[in-house]
Amino acid sequence: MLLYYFEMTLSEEDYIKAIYHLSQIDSKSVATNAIAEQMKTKPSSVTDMVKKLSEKSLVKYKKYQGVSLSEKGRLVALSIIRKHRLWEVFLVDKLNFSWDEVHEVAEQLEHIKSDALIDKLDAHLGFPKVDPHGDPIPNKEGFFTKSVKKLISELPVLSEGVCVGVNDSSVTFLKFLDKNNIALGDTFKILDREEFDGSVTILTRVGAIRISEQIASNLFLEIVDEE
Amino acid sequence: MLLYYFEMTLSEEDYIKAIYHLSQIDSKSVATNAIAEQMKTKPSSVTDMVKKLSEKSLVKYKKYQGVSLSEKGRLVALSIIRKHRLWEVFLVDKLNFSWDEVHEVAEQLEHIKSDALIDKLDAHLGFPKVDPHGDPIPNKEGFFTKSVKKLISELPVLSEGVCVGVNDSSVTFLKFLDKNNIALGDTFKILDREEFDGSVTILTRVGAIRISEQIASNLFLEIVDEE
DNA sequence: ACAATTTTTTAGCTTTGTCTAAATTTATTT
DNA sequence: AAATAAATTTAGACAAAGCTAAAAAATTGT
Ligand SMILES: [Mn+2]
Ligand SMILES: [Mn+2]
Ligand SMILES: [Mn+2]
Ligand SMILES: [Mn+2]
Repeated sequence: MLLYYFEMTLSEEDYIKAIYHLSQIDSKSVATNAIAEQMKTKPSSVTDMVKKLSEKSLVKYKKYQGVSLSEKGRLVALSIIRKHRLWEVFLVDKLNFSWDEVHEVAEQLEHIKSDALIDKLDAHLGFPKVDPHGDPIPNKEGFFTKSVKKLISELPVLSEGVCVGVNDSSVTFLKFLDKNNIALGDTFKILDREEFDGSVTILTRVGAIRISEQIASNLFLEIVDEE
Repeated sequence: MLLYYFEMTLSEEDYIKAIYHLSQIDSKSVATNAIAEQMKTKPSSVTDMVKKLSEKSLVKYKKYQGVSLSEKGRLVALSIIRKHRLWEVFLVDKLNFSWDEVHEVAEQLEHIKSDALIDKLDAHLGFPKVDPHGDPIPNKEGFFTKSVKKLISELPVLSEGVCVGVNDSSVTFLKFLDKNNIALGDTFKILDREEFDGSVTILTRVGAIRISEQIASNLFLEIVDEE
């Protein structure tokens, strides 16, 4: 990630991350109001911050035209996301937090400044490639394998892939998955889909099971043989 | 530690911790200039902050009379110190940092807000009683065993105790200790002391060794049969 | 085309934590 | 007991990050 040789405040880092995520959704330039909503602040505060980030060449900004990350800004975003997701892995794998409890704490931990820390944490965790929600962890240079993850409900019959994420991370849903022996990292094959109600039969490590459309639209598979 | 039900900023927490440490050294009330030096700020900034902490009943303060922690303030200090030292244990035991590298990062990590996090970290580390520098870790209620630790150079012949800390945490010194099979947690017995140069013969797990006065005045033993 | 609505920016104010310079209080010397 | 020195506080400013209310620009509807 080539570290960034200028100091960034916690708030600046969160803005950069928000802009990154918003531009993933909509590729074009990001609207002031969208950032305000994401950051739970007012549009006027966003305008002020965006000007500051523009001064530091982290974003490209023209009045009334929205904002987009510069290459420098993109690398900063990925460095923060890397830290966020590594900490999430730590919280789940080492401290036995559950998937849905880790976000808030990771939101704080991602701002700890120490390159040595994050390198050693990465090693301690065995250089994980995805976080507990199945999202990819960028490496030090900001590269990551764009998981071509798709919802089971959107995949054709006979697709096969690794379960890498959930859409709904509520406790209820996670409990359901546990009970049905569905876990991140498992490989599933889609055997059949009912026209009638969209329910899907999948092959899991404990055999074939039937899941409802609702479940199918909340589980991401990473397809093995694509790109 | 009963958590504190009011929000504290990072800066307030660092001030409270500084005041705690300074009042350990000198028991009386702490001087504005002393805090300024510790915090690397100006005395006028300290006055402002101390007024604010006084508003929140964390310190007792009278103009020109110095400042001391209230009971509430003392508990806050101990809660931060607990976090600081647990993170130090984590960095050394789990991430393979060395003793002298952990302070700066722990200085940041101590401010992460999450009771669940610190409980689970404590458990993950096996409920350690001392940090990598031999300093005691307060429990959740703010209690800790005041280690009656003394320098080897200050202990009488035939004293016996567990090596719990170092005075000098320079890399050179730590390397020396490694080479001579001296580690925290080891039990030593003082066999003899030379009047001539103050050098001391101690019994270690690999037999009796002779250490210079300089070394003896940098190693703390916790005496077993006291209090 | 132009009025109405929505989005975005500006202006001005607030809080936190810092600073410098000046004033005040306390401590130390003669 | 002054006079001097040191420690502490006050006054006034500043940067960061937020807010509200008002102005300006862009978009939408007719
Ligand atoms: Mn954050
Ligand atoms: Mn995640
Ligand atoms: Mn700190
Ligand atoms: Mn320590």
